[in-house]
Amino acid sequence: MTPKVSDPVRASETEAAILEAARDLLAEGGLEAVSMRSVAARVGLSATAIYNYFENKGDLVRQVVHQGFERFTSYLQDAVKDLPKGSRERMRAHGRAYLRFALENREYFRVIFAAHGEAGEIDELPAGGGYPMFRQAVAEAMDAGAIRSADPDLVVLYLWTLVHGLVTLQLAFEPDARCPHSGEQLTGLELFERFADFVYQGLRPDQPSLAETTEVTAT
Amino acid sequence: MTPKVSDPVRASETEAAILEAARDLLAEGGLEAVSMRSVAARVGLSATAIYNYFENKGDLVRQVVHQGFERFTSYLQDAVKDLPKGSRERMRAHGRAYLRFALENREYFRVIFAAHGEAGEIDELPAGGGYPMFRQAVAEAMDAGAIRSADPDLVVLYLWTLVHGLVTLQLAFEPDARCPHSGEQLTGLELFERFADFVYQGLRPDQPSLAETTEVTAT
DNA sequence: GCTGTTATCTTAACGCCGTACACTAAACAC
DNA sequence: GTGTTTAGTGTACGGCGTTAAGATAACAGC
Repeated sequence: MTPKVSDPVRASETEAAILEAARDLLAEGGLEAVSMRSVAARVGLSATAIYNYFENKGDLVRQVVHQGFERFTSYLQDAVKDLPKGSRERMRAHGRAYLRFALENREYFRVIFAAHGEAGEIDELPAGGGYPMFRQAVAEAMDAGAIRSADPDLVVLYLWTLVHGLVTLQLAFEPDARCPHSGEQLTGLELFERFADFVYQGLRPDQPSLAETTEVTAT
Repeated sequence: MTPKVSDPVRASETEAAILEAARDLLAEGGLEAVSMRSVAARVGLSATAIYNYFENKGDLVRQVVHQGFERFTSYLQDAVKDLPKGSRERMRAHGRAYLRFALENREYFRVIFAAHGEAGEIDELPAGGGYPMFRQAVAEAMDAGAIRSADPDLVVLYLWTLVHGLVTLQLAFEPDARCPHSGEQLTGLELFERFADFVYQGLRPDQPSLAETTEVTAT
């Protein structure tokens, strides 16, 4: 019934099926919905069969997250590829894409940043995950005079931190939460646009009004 | 051996002992170290006895977090009480205290923002947790002309998001992590000070250099 | 003093979980 | 045909949250 020879195609097909099942369960019900038994049942195997392909549950989840990371990176690439280098719009598109992806793949992000203790998964973030891409966009914007000249790493970290905070708060409050706000209730993406103005203008008083200097090319 | 009369003192003492055990276990080993059995063992009871005081594990953890929240709020109050109202220093102290408390009580924050699904715990954040306190500090700073006039809620949300992002990243990377940065490796608190400059000045080019206009009163 | 009630606690058990172990069956190499 | 390897199974262990049933001690009312 089952082929028992070293058939790398078959083998990696099974492995891919396990990964897919785990990914779906994660997206549907969060990490607590992912158990060796639930994953196995979805693939049509017994729980222990998974150990032929993955060391343990941690390994399985790590590889699921790793796959998500690669999707994330290409998502970011797509989001900025048509925007002019050195422009603030390109930087903004980076942040927007980061936020959008996080909101559309909530469980990935939750798992990634729940990695308390081992890190491991997190190590990919600065290396991959669009960090160098974004760093380059910031450096180009500085060279083009679109933003103030400063330590690009510091600026990247500043912007990344802000977007990441927005993501975290959006994920903490529930699914399409709107943060409390004086008049209106704003979605995460709307908040992003408002924050972008503060980022550019700063909070220093005696400046031209926000409306006048707001980037016209922004969506 | 055990008093079996309705003795509210004894009863609440036991409840407090359970809460304390759970809190210690949480701080020591994170959420995974907190099990009904481990908490019970530390108090000297059987696991099921806890159900006389708490509905279930979720309820127990929620109350632990709630207690931590109250400590958090008074921590913030202490941090700003001596600083002049309407000053940027007071705002800064708020953010600094938020960050410091989070770094010193890592597991509380992790648990609070791992509340995926129910929220519940999170609901306290905007209400308590220093949010109104901080909002007032921002509004006063606006009135005093220390920062630009704008929707105070939006500014509060902007600053809160930034600090919260910093907290989250610091908690994700391990214990006293330093974020990757061009030259030096900066701690969370050092990054906070650098970010504060960007917040005030913005990223708009053709501004006086950061050094000249940086707030002199900042620590 | 006896009886019931109530509060507090225990032990046993259920169904999950991750995982280790022993085992089986099929495909291959020789 | 005989081994070896590969991919799978079933069983079992200890730990988890939680439920259910029972024990015991202090009280109230008679």
